[in-house]
Amino acid sequence: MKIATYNVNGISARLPVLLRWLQETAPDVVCLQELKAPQEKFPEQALQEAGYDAIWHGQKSWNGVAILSKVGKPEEIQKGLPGNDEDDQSRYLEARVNGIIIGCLYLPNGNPAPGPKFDYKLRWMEHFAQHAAMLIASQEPVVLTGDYNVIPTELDAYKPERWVEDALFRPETRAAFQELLAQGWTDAIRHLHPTETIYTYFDYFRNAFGRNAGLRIDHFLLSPTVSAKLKAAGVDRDARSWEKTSDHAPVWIELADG
DNA sequence: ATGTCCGCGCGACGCGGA
Repeated sequence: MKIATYNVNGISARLPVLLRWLQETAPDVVCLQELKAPQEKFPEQALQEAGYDAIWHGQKSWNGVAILSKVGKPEEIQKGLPGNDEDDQSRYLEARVNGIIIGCLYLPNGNPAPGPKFDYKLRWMEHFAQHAAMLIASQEPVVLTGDYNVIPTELDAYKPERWVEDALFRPETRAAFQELLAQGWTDAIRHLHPTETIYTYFDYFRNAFGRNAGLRIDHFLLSPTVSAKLKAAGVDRDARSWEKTSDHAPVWIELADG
């Protein structure tokens, strides 16, 4: 089974690119982030015609997450993180698909840092870690994937020295991510490619993609039983080169059947 | 510091967010 994550940066503007990518790569399950569309503007019919059932949590202007599947309609478990009811931003959606719990997240960017947006990011990470701990303890097969807005290590940034003050790479952010991993999660891309330079995001400025000036901020965290089935993981860099594309590239994992 | 793209509220482009 192939599972992918893709920050589309606006699903309305990105629909042709999204449909082309689905057609060419045929993932079984897809987590989308940054829909930037209200609930009623989600292109449910176009995705249905492409072969995907979907659930989504939209929001006007910003944020928004969705889970697509062509192996049975996602059974929604929850919208938003438990115990975070005061959070009105659409950043988390969880469903059971084909026997696996899929958590789709769009973690806050947090810039400028320090400041209230960075405080919100760290609070969100705390709530997320609490939920992740519960999921690990459940011993269910779980995949937590999406745009984490976290550069885990210096290997994951083109020029890490330029990012040390940034919310994506500040010590507090990196420490929170490492604490999360320490619960027992496997960073799928890094597990299979421990020393390789791999980026998932390239900003629109200064020909960042052409210069391979990127960041690795879209991640797959796998619970132990899922990690044991991990066969392959990668980035669809080609999609980042297309016209009218997102600033993120899709990321995917392949799991053994059974 | 720069730069670009998306959605919004407009009813042309500037602004917030990333």
